Amino acid sequence: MAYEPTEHHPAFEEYSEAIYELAEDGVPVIQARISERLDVSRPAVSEMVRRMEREDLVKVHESGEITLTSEGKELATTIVRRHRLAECFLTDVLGLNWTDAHSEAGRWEHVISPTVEEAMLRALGDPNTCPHGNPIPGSNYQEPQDAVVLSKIDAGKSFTVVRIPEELEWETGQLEFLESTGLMPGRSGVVHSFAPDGTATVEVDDNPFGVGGPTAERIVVTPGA
Amino acid sequence: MAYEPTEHHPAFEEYSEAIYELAEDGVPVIQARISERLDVSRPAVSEMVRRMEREDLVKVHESGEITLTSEGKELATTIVRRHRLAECFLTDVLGLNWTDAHSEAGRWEHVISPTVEEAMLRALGDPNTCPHGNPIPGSNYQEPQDAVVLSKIDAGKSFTVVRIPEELEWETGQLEFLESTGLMPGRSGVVHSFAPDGTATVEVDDNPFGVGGPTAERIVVTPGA
DNA sequence: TATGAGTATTAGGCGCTCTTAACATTATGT
DNA sequence: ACATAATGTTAAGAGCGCCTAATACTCATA
Repeated sequence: MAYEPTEHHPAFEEYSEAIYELAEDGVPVIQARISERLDVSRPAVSEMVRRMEREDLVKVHESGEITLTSEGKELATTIVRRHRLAECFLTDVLGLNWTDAHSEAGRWEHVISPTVEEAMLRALGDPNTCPHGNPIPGSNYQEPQDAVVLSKIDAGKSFTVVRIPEELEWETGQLEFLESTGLMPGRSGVVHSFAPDGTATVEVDDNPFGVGGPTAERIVVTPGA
Repeated sequence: MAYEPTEHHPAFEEYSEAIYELAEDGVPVIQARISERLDVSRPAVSEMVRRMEREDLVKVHESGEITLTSEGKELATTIVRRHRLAECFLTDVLGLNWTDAHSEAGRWEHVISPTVEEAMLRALGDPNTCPHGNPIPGSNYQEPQDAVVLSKIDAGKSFTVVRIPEELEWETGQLEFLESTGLMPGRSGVVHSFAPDGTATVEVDDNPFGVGGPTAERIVVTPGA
Protein backbone atom coordinates (compact mmCIF):
# COMPACT_ATOMS: atom_id res chain seq x y z
CA MET A 1 0.00 0.00 0.00
CA ALA A 2 2.55 2.56 1.05
CA TYR A 3 5.32 3.35 -1.38
CA GLU A 4 8.44 2.47 0.57
CA PRO A 5 11.58 2.99 -1.47
CA THR A 6 12.75 6.61 -1.57
CA GLU A 7 9.33 7.93 -0.79
CA HIS A 8 8.78 10.96 -3.01
CA HIS A 9 5.51 12.73 -3.51
CA PRO A 10 4.09 11.85 -6.90
CA ALA A 11 4.01 15.54 -7.77
CA PHE A 12 7.75 15.78 -7.30
CA GLU A 13 8.12 12.88 -9.69
CA GLU A 14 5.94 14.56 -12.26
CA TYR A 15 7.75 17.87 -12.03
CA SER A 16 11.21 16.31 -12.12
CA GLU A 17 10.22 14.35 -15.18
CA ALA A 18 8.89 17.46 -16.91
CA ILE A 19 12.09 19.37 -16.19
CA TYR A 20 14.21 16.53 -17.49
CA GLU A 21 12.24 16.19 -20.69
CA LEU A 22 12.08 19.91 -21.38
CA ALA A 23 15.87 20.01 -21.22
CA GLU A 24 16.07 16.90 -23.38
CA ASP A 25 13.89 18.58 -25.99
CA GLY A 26 16.01 21.71 -25.97
CA VAL A 27 13.27 23.86 -24.46
CA PRO A 28 14.42 26.51 -21.96
CA VAL A 29 13.56 25.19 -18.53
CA ILE A 30 11.62 28.01 -16.88
CA GLN A 31 8.46 27.97 -14.82
CA ALA A 32 6.26 29.08 -17.70
CA ARG A 33 7.30 26.05 -19.79
CA ILE A 34 6.68 23.66 -16.90
CA SER A 35 3.29 25.24 -16.38
CA GLU A 36 2.41 24.55 -20.02
CA ARG A 37 3.79 21.03 -20.11
CA LEU A 38 2.01 19.94 -16.96
CA ASP A 39 -1.06 22.05 -17.61
CA VAL A 40 -1.11 23.67 -14.19
CA SER A 41 -1.22 27.33 -13.23
CA ARG A 42 1.96 29.32 -12.91
CA PRO A 43 1.48 29.99 -9.20
CA ALA A 44 1.24 26.23 -8.69
CA VAL A 45 4.55 25.80 -10.44
CA SER A 46 6.07 28.65 -8.49
CA GLU A 47 5.11 26.96 -5.25
CA MET A 48 6.27 23.51 -6.29
CA VAL A 49 9.58 24.83 -7.51
CA ARG A 50 10.11 26.48 -4.16
CA ARG A 51 9.31 23.22 -2.40
CA MET A 52 11.59 21.24 -4.66
CA GLU A 53 14.36 23.74 -4.08
CA ARG A 54 13.88 23.36 -0.34
CA GLU A 55 14.13 19.59 -0.78
CA ASP A 56 17.28 20.03 -2.85
CA LEU A 57 15.83 18.56 -6.01
CA VAL A 58 16.30 21.61 -8.20
CA LYS A 59 18.36 24.77 -8.37
CA VAL A 60 16.90 28.04 -9.60
CA HIS A 61 19.49 30.27 -11.27
CA GLU A 62 19.65 34.06 -11.49
CA SER A 63 18.17 33.93 -14.95
CA GLY A 64 15.19 31.93 -13.79
CA GLU A 65 16.60 28.84 -15.47
CA ILE A 66 15.85 25.71 -13.48
CA THR A 67 18.21 22.77 -13.32
CA LEU A 68 18.00 19.47 -11.51
CA THR A 69 20.41 18.80 -8.67
CA SER A 70 22.11 15.44 -8.61
CA GLU A 71 19.34 14.16 -6.37
CA GLY A 72 16.71 15.62 -8.66
CA LYS A 73 18.41 14.16 -11.69
CA GLU A 74 18.39 10.75 -10.09
CA LEU A 75 14.68 10.98 -9.39
CA ALA A 76 13.98 12.28 -12.90
CA THR A 77 15.99 9.63 -14.71
CA THR A 78 14.34 6.95 -12.62
CA ILE A 79 10.89 8.12 -13.59
CA VAL A 80 11.77 8.68 -17.23
CA ARG A 81 13.43 5.30 -17.38
CA ARG A 82 10.36 3.62 -15.90
CA HIS A 83 8.10 5.51 -18.25
CA ARG A 84 9.98 4.44 -21.36
CA LEU A 85 10.50 0.94 -20.12
CA ALA A 86 6.79 0.67 -19.45
CA GLU A 87 6.08 1.88 -22.96
CA CYS A 88 8.27 -0.87 -24.36
CA PHE A 89 6.64 -3.41 -22.14
CA LEU A 90 3.12 -2.31 -22.95
CA THR A 91 3.69 -2.42 -26.69
CA ASP A 92 5.95 -5.47 -26.93
CA VAL A 93 4.53 -7.73 -24.24
CA LEU A 94 0.93 -6.61 -23.95
CA GLY A 95 0.40 -5.53 -27.53
CA LEU A 96 -0.88 -2.01 -26.90
CA ASN A 97 -0.61 0.59 -29.59
CA TRP A 98 1.76 3.52 -29.43
CA THR A 99 -0.77 5.99 -28.23
CA ASP A 100 -2.29 3.94 -25.45
CA ALA A 101 1.14 2.86 -24.30
CA HIS A 102 2.18 6.46 -23.82
CA SER A 103 -0.76 7.43 -21.67
CA GLU A 104 -0.67 4.20 -19.67
CA ALA A 105 3.02 4.65 -19.00
CA GLY A 106 2.27 8.08 -17.59
CA ARG A 107 0.63 6.29 -14.68
CA TRP A 108 2.82 3.20 -14.53
CA GLU A 109 5.95 5.25 -14.08
CA HIS A 110 4.83 6.07 -10.54
CA VAL A 111 4.14 2.55 -9.34
CA ILE A 112 6.99 0.52 -10.79
CA SER A 113 9.42 -0.75 -8.16
CA PRO A 114 13.10 -1.53 -8.65
CA THR A 115 12.22 -5.23 -8.62
CA VAL A 116 9.70 -4.90 -11.39
CA GLU A 117 11.96 -2.59 -13.32
CA GLU A 118 14.66 -5.24 -13.37
CA ALA A 119 12.21 -7.95 -14.33
CA MET A 120 10.94 -5.82 -17.21
CA LEU A 121 14.47 -5.11 -18.39
CA ARG A 122 15.18 -8.83 -18.45
CA ALA A 123 11.93 -9.63 -20.21
CA LEU A 124 12.66 -7.06 -22.89
CA GLY A 125 16.37 -7.77 -23.32
CA ASP A 126 17.67 -4.39 -22.21
CA PRO A 127 16.09 -2.08 -24.77
CA ASN A 128 17.88 1.18 -25.62
CA THR A 129 14.92 3.31 -26.52
CA CYS A 130 11.20 3.57 -26.01
CA PRO A 131 8.88 2.80 -28.92
CA HIS A 132 9.06 6.45 -29.93
CA GLY A 133 12.82 6.25 -30.16
CA ASN A 134 13.73 8.22 -27.07
CA PRO A 135 16.68 6.86 -25.12
CA ILE A 136 16.07 4.93 -21.94
CA PRO A 137 18.28 6.58 -19.29
CA GLY A 138 20.80 4.07 -18.04
CA SER A 139 21.15 2.23 -21.32
CA ASN A 140 24.25 3.56 -23.04
CA TYR A 141 22.44 4.58 -26.15
CA GLN A 142 24.12 6.95 -28.57
CA GLU A 143 22.06 8.93 -31.02
CA PRO A 144 23.46 8.56 -34.60
CA GLN A 145 26.08 11.21 -35.38
CA ASP A 146 24.24 12.39 -38.45
CA ALA A 147 20.86 12.83 -36.77
CA VAL A 148 19.03 15.98 -37.83
CA VAL A 149 15.47 17.24 -37.64
CA LEU A 150 13.14 16.34 -40.47
CA SER A 151 12.91 19.95 -41.66
CA LYS A 152 16.64 19.88 -42.44
CA ILE A 153 16.28 17.12 -45.04
CA ASP A 154 16.42 18.44 -48.62
CA ALA A 155 13.37 18.02 -50.80
CA GLY A 156 13.63 14.88 -52.85
CA LYS A 157 15.90 13.15 -50.34
CA SER A 158 15.03 10.15 -48.24
CA PHE A 159 15.29 9.84 -44.47
CA THR A 160 14.89 7.34 -41.64
CA VAL A 161 13.04 8.28 -38.46
CA VAL A 162 15.16 8.20 -35.29
CA ARG A 163 12.82 9.52 -32.64
CA ILE A 164 9.69 11.45 -31.80
CA PRO A 165 10.63 13.83 -28.97
CA GLU A 166 8.60 13.70 -25.80
CA GLU A 167 7.37 17.22 -26.47
CA LEU A 168 5.31 16.01 -29.42
CA GLU A 169 3.88 13.09 -27.52
CA TRP A 170 1.99 15.47 -25.29
CA GLU A 171 0.14 17.17 -28.12
CA THR A 172 -3.24 15.51 -28.37
CA GLY A 173 -3.74 13.53 -31.51
CA GLN A 174 -0.10 13.77 -32.52
CA LEU A 175 0.83 10.19 -31.69
CA GLU A 176 -2.30 8.83 -33.32
CA PHE A 177 -1.46 10.75 -36.46
CA LEU A 178 2.15 9.68 -36.61
CA GLU A 179 1.27 6.07 -35.92
CA SER A 180 -1.38 6.08 -38.63
CA THR A 181 1.01 7.50 -41.20
CA GLY A 182 3.82 5.16 -40.23
CA LEU A 183 6.17 7.99 -39.34
CA MET A 184 7.81 5.93 -36.60
CA PRO A 185 11.37 5.15 -35.52
CA GLY A 186 13.11 2.84 -37.94
CA ARG A 187 10.74 3.60 -40.80
CA SER A 188 12.01 5.42 -43.91
CA GLY A 189 10.39 7.96 -46.21
CA VAL A 190 11.05 10.66 -48.76
CA VAL A 191 10.60 14.41 -48.46
CA HIS A 192 8.67 15.68 -51.44
CA SER A 193 8.62 19.39 -50.78
CA PHE A 194 8.40 22.20 -48.26
CA ALA A 195 5.69 24.82 -48.28
CA PRO A 196 6.67 28.45 -47.56
CA ASP A 197 5.29 28.12 -44.02
CA GLY A 198 7.57 25.17 -43.37
CA THR A 199 5.00 22.45 -43.82
CA ALA A 200 6.67 19.39 -45.27
CA THR A 201 5.12 16.90 -47.62
CA VAL A 202 6.63 13.50 -47.07
CA GLU A 203 5.91 10.02 -48.28
CA VAL A 204 6.03 6.88 -46.20
CA ASP A 205 4.86 3.50 -47.50
CA ASP A 206 3.77 5.05 -50.81
CA ASN A 207 1.48 7.32 -48.88
CA PRO A 208 2.07 11.08 -49.10
CA PHE A 209 0.98 13.42 -46.31
CA GLY A 210 1.75 16.82 -44.83
CA VAL A 211 3.73 17.43 -41.67
CA GLY A 212 3.37 20.82 -39.99
CA GLY A 213 6.43 23.03 -39.70
CA PRO A 214 6.81 22.91 -35.91
CA THR A 215 6.41 19.13 -35.98
CA ALA A 216 8.96 18.71 -38.78
CA GLU A 217 11.40 20.80 -36.78
CA ARG A 218 11.21 18.36 -33.88
CA ILE A 219 11.13 14.89 -35.39
CA VAL A 220 14.69 13.55 -35.44
CA VAL A 221 15.80 11.57 -38.50
CA THR A 222 18.94 10.44 -40.29
CA PRO A 223 19.47 11.13 -43.99
CA GLY A 224 19.05 8.12 -46.27
CA ALA A 225 16.73 5.12 -46.28
CA MET B 1 -1.61 11.85 -16.89
CA ALA B 2 -5.19 12.23 -15.75
CA TYR B 3 -7.15 9.07 -15.03
CA GLU B 4 -10.05 9.31 -17.46
CA PRO B 5 -12.29 6.28 -17.23
CA THR B 6 -14.81 6.42 -14.36
CA GLU B 7 -12.73 8.88 -12.42
CA HIS B 8 -12.84 7.78 -8.78
CA HIS B 9 -10.61 9.08 -6.05
CA PRO B 10 -7.97 6.53 -5.19
CA ALA B 11 -9.16 6.58 -1.60
CA PHE B 12 -12.62 5.46 -2.66
CA GLU B 13 -11.00 2.59 -4.50
CA GLU B 14 -9.03 1.60 -1.43
CA TYR B 15 -12.02 1.74 0.89
CA SER B 16 -14.29 -0.12 -1.51
CA GLU B 17 -11.69 -2.83 -1.85
CA ALA B 18 -11.31 -3.14 1.90
CA ILE B 19 -15.06 -3.43 2.39
CA TYR B 20 -15.29 -6.07 -0.32
CA GLU B 21 -12.49 -8.14 1.13
CA LEU B 22 -13.67 -7.91 4.70
CA ALA B 23 -17.01 -9.32 3.58
CA GLU B 24 -15.22 -11.98 1.54
CA ASP B 25 -13.25 -12.99 4.62
CA GLY B 26 -16.38 -13.21 6.74
CA VAL B 27 -15.38 -10.29 8.94
CA PRO B 28 -18.23 -8.01 10.04
CA VAL B 29 -17.99 -4.90 7.91
CA ILE B 30 -18.01 -2.05 10.42
CA GLN B 31 -15.93 1.09 10.60
CA ALA B 32 -13.59 -0.29 13.25
CA ARG B 33 -12.59 -3.19 10.99
CA ILE B 34 -11.97 -0.89 8.04
CA SER B 35 -9.89 1.32 10.28
CA GLU B 36 -7.73 -1.64 11.22
CA ARG B 37 -7.41 -3.06 7.73
CA LEU B 38 -6.42 0.25 6.17
CA ASP B 39 -4.47 1.41 9.18
CA VAL B 40 -6.16 4.79 9.41
CA SER B 41 -7.87 6.46 12.35
CA ARG B 42 -11.52 5.81 13.05
CA PRO B 43 -12.51 9.43 12.49
CA ALA B 44 -10.96 9.20 9.05
CA VAL B 45 -13.06 6.15 8.31
CA SER B 46 -16.14 7.83 9.71
CA GLU B 47 -15.65 10.74 7.36
CA MET B 48 -14.90 8.63 4.31
CA VAL B 49 -17.90 6.41 4.91
CA ARG B 50 -20.08 9.48 5.05
CA ARG B 51 -18.59 10.70 1.79
CA MET B 52 -19.00 7.34 0.13
CA GLU B 53 -22.58 7.18 1.28
CA ARG B 54 -23.19 10.62 -0.20
CA GLU B 55 -21.69 9.34 -3.48
CA ASP B 56 -23.92 6.28 -3.30
CA LEU B 57 -21.08 3.79 -3.07
CA VAL B 58 -22.06 2.30 0.28
CA LYS B 59 -25.10 1.95 2.49
CA VAL B 60 -24.81 2.16 6.28
CA HIS B 61 -27.41 0.05 8.08
CA GLU B 62 -29.06 0.58 11.46
CA SER B 63 -26.67 -1.88 13.00
CA GLY B 64 -23.64 -0.02 11.72
CA GLU B 65 -23.05 -2.72 9.16
CA ILE B 66 -21.73 -1.30 5.89
CA THR B 67 -22.60 -2.77 2.53
CA LEU B 68 -21.62 -1.76 -0.97
CA THR B 69 -24.28 -0.41 -3.30
CA SER B 70 -24.35 -1.77 -6.82
CA GLU B 71 -22.13 1.10 -7.90
CA GLY B 72 -19.78 0.48 -5.00
CA LYS B 73 -19.70 -3.20 -5.75
CA GLU B 74 -18.77 -2.50 -9.31
CA LEU B 75 -15.90 -0.30 -8.24
CA ALA B 76 -14.74 -2.83 -5.64
CA THR B 77 -14.83 -5.83 -7.95
CA THR B 78 -12.95 -3.86 -10.58
CA ILE B 79 -10.17 -3.01 -8.15
CA VAL B 80 -10.03 -6.49 -6.61
CA ARG B 81 -10.02 -8.04 -10.06
CA ARG B 82 -7.15 -5.82 -11.14
CA HIS B 83 -5.27 -6.54 -7.94
CA ARG B 84 -5.50 -10.30 -8.35
CA LEU B 85 -4.87 -10.18 -12.06
CA ALA B 86 -1.77 -8.08 -11.41
CA GLU B 87 -0.60 -10.64 -8.87
CA CYS B 88 -0.91 -13.39 -11.47
CA PHE B 89 0.87 -11.29 -14.01
CA LEU B 90 3.67 -10.30 -11.69
CA THR B 91 4.37 -13.86 -10.61
CA ASP B 92 3.76 -15.67 -13.90
CA VAL B 93 5.11 -13.21 -16.43
CA LEU B 94 7.64 -11.20 -14.46
CA GLY B 95 8.75 -13.90 -12.07
CA LEU B 96 8.17 -12.05 -8.82
CA ASN B 97 7.70 -13.98 -5.63
CA TRP B 98 4.39 -14.18 -3.80
CA THR B 99 5.17 -11.52 -1.29
CA ASP B 100 6.48 -8.89 -3.65
CA ALA B 101 3.63 -9.54 -6.04
CA HIS B 102 1.11 -8.78 -3.33
CA SER B 103 2.57 -5.43 -2.36
CA GLU B 104 3.21 -4.40 -5.97
CA ALA B 105 -0.34 -5.26 -6.92
CA GLY B 106 -1.54 -2.96 -4.16
CA ARG B 107 -0.27 -0.08 -6.28
CA TRP B 108 -0.92 -1.53 -9.73
CA GLU B 109 -4.61 -2.02 -9.04
CA HIS B 110 -5.06 1.75 -9.23
CA VAL B 111 -3.38 2.36 -12.56
CA ILE B 112 -4.52 -0.56 -14.70
CA SER B 113 -6.86 0.47 -17.49
CA PRO B 114 -9.53 -1.68 -19.13
CA THR B 115 -7.27 -2.06 -22.15
CA VAL B 116 -4.39 -3.38 -20.08
CA GLU B 117 -6.71 -5.54 -18.04
CA GLU B 118 -7.90 -7.27 -21.19
CA ALA B 119 -4.38 -7.69 -22.47
CA MET B 120 -3.31 -9.25 -19.19
CA LEU B 121 -6.28 -11.59 -19.21
CA ARG B 122 -5.32 -12.76 -22.70
CA ALA B 123 -1.67 -13.11 -21.79
CA LEU B 124 -2.56 -15.23 -18.78
CA GLY B 125 -5.30 -17.32 -20.38
CA ASP B 126 -8.16 -16.15 -18.16
CA PRO B 127 -6.99 -17.26 -14.72
CA ASN B 128 -9.62 -18.07 -12.09
CA THR B 129 -7.69 -17.16 -8.98
CA CYS B 130 -4.77 -15.09 -7.82
CA PRO B 131 -1.55 -16.84 -6.77
CA HIS B 132 -2.92 -17.04 -3.22
CA GLY B 133 -6.00 -18.87 -4.45
CA ASN B 134 -8.54 -16.08 -4.08
CA PRO B 135 -11.09 -15.88 -6.88
CA ILE B 136 -10.74 -13.24 -9.55
CA PRO B 137 -14.11 -11.49 -9.70
CA GLY B 138 -15.64 -11.98 -13.12
CA SER B 139 -14.16 -15.40 -13.68
CA ASN B 140 -16.84 -17.93 -12.83
CA TYR B 141 -14.79 -19.71 -10.25
CA GLN B 142 -16.47 -22.03 -7.79
CA GLU B 143 -14.79 -22.91 -4.54
CA PRO B 144 -14.73 -26.71 -4.02
CA GLN B 145 -17.86 -27.95 -2.20
CA ASP B 146 -15.82 -29.64 0.50
CA ALA B 147 -13.63 -26.67 1.32
CA VAL B 148 -13.02 -26.15 5.04
CA VAL B 149 -10.56 -24.24 7.15
CA LEU B 150 -7.31 -25.95 8.06
CA SER B 151 -8.24 -26.14 11.75
CA LYS B 152 -11.18 -28.40 10.85
CA ILE B 153 -8.93 -31.11 9.43
CA ASP B 154 -8.50 -34.04 11.83
CA ALA B 155 -5.05 -34.80 13.17
CA GLY B 156 -3.36 -37.40 11.02
CA LYS B 157 -5.35 -36.51 7.92
CA SER B 158 -3.98 -34.92 4.78
CA PHE B 159 -5.25 -31.77 3.08
CA THR B 160 -4.73 -29.64 0.00
CA VAL B 161 -4.51 -25.86 0.24
CA VAL B 162 -7.24 -23.96 -1.59
CA ARG B 163 -6.61 -20.37 -0.66
CA ILE B 164 -4.96 -17.89 1.68
CA PRO B 165 -7.60 -15.27 2.47
CA GLU B 166 -6.77 -11.66 1.83
CA GLU B 167 -6.96 -10.98 5.57
CA LEU B 168 -3.80 -12.98 6.15
CA GLU B 169 -1.96 -11.32 3.33
CA TRP B 170 -1.99 -8.07 5.21
CA GLU B 171 -0.25 -9.43 8.28
CA THR B 172 3.40 -8.61 7.92
CA GLY B 173 5.62 -11.59 7.44
CA GLN B 174 2.71 -13.93 6.91
CA LEU B 175 3.12 -14.38 3.17
CA GLU B 176 6.88 -14.80 3.46
CA PHE B 177 6.33 -17.51 6.05
CA LEU B 178 3.71 -19.38 4.07
CA GLU B 179 5.74 -19.17 0.89
CA SER B 180 8.84 -20.46 2.67
CA THR B 181 6.98 -23.42 4.14
CA GLY B 182 5.25 -24.24 0.87
CA LEU B 183 1.78 -23.83 2.36
CA MET B 184 0.41 -22.54 -0.92
CA PRO B 185 -2.66 -23.25 -3.07
CA GLY B 186 -2.48 -26.61 -4.78
CA ARG B 187 0.11 -27.98 -2.39
CA SER B 188 -0.75 -30.83 -0.04
CA GLY B 189 0.27 -31.68 3.50
CA VAL B 190 -0.64 -33.61 6.60
CA VAL B 191 -1.90 -32.37 9.96
CA HIS B 192 0.15 -33.91 12.74
CA SER B 193 -1.54 -32.50 15.80
CA PHE B 194 -3.28 -29.62 17.46
CA ALA B 195 -2.05 -27.92 20.59
CA PRO B 196 -4.62 -26.86 23.25
CA ASP B 197 -4.35 -23.25 22.09
CA GLY B 198 -5.28 -24.26 18.57
CA THR B 199 -1.81 -24.18 17.10
CA ALA B 200 -1.54 -26.82 14.42
CA THR B 201 1.53 -28.79 13.51
CA VAL B 202 1.46 -29.67 9.85
CA GLU B 203 3.89 -31.19 7.41
CA VAL B 204 4.45 -30.08 3.85
CA ASP B 205 7.24 -31.46 1.66
CA ASP B 206 8.57 -33.59 4.53
CA ASN B 207 8.99 -30.45 6.56
CA PRO B 208 6.98 -30.06 9.80
CA PHE B 209 6.11 -26.65 11.19
CA GLY B 210 3.60 -24.94 13.45
CA VAL B 211 0.69 -22.84 12.27
CA GLY B 212 -0.92 -20.49 14.78
CA GLY B 213 -4.55 -21.02 15.71
CA PRO B 214 -5.97 -17.86 14.14
CA THR B 215 -4.05 -18.58 10.96
CA ALA B 216 -5.20 -22.20 10.83
CA GLU B 217 -8.77 -20.99 11.20
CA ARG B 218 -8.48 -18.89 8.09
CA ILE B 219 -6.54 -20.93 5.57
CA VAL B 220 -9.00 -22.75 3.34
CA VAL B 221 -8.23 -26.33 2.34
CA THR B 222 -9.91 -29.48 1.04
CA PRO B 223 -9.52 -32.80 2.83
CA GLY B 224 -7.21 -35.30 1.11
CA ALA B 225 -4.00 -34.98 -0.86
C1' DT C 1 9.46 56.84 -23.82
C1' DA C 2 5.61 54.29 -23.40
C1' DT C 3 3.20 50.14 -24.35
C1' DG C 4 2.56 45.42 -24.32
C1' DA C 5 4.24 40.68 -23.92
C1' DG C 6 6.15 37.49 -21.05
C1' DT C 7 7.26 36.00 -16.58
C1' DA C 8 7.20 35.25 -11.54
C1' DT C 9 5.16 36.10 -7.00
C1' DT C 10 1.87 37.11 -3.24
C1' DA C 11 -2.52 36.57 -1.12
C1' DG C 12 -6.47 34.09 -0.16
C1' DG C 13 -8.95 30.11 -0.68
C1' DC C 14 -10.69 25.16 -1.73
C1' DG C 15 -11.03 20.09 -1.64
C1' DC C 16 -9.09 15.86 -0.12
C1' DT C 17 -7.35 12.88 3.36
C1' DC C 18 -5.39 12.44 7.34
C1' DT C 19 -4.40 13.39 12.50
C1' DT C 20 -5.37 13.81 17.88
C1' DA C 21 -8.41 14.87 21.73
C1' DA C 22 -12.59 14.56 23.71
C1' DC C 23 -17.06 12.83 24.06
C1' DA C 24 -21.31 9.87 23.52
C1' DT C 25 -23.24 5.63 22.84
C1' DT C 26 -23.82 0.68 22.94
C1' DA C 27 -22.50 -4.10 24.27
C1' DT C 28 -20.42 -7.33 27.29
C1' DG C 29 -19.50 -9.63 31.30
C1' DT C 30 -19.36 -10.45 36.29
C1' DA D 1 -26.37 -3.14 38.16
C1' DC D 2 -22.18 -1.50 37.12
C1' DA D 3 -17.61 -1.27 35.26
C1' DT D 4 -15.17 -2.04 31.11
C1' DA D 5 -14.51 -2.48 26.36
C1' DA D 6 -15.77 -1.42 21.86
C1' DT D 7 -17.59 1.68 18.66
C1' DG D 8 -18.74 5.91 16.31
C1' DT D 9 -18.82 11.04 16.14
C1' DT D 10 -17.54 15.93 16.71
C1' DA D 11 -14.16 19.47 16.66
C1' DA D 12 -10.04 21.55 15.37
C1' DG D 13 -6.27 21.41 12.58
C1' DA D 14 -2.37 20.10 9.25
C1' DG D 15 -0.25 19.17 4.71
C1' DC D 16 -0.56 18.85 -0.14
C1' DG D 17 -1.62 20.40 -4.55
C1' DC D 18 -4.28 23.09 -6.91
C1' DC D 19 -7.04 27.51 -8.17
C1' DT D 20 -8.04 32.85 -9.32
C1' DA D 21 -7.00 37.70 -8.85
C1' DA D 22 -3.87 41.03 -8.37
C1' DT D 23 0.74 42.75 -8.39
C1' DA D 24 5.51 43.44 -9.89
C1' DC D 25 9.30 43.04 -12.73
C1' DT D 26 11.95 42.64 -17.21
C1' DC D 27 12.29 43.18 -22.00
C1' DA D 28 11.72 44.48 -26.73
C1' DT D 29 9.91 47.52 -29.77
C1' DA D 30 6.75 51.03 -31.77
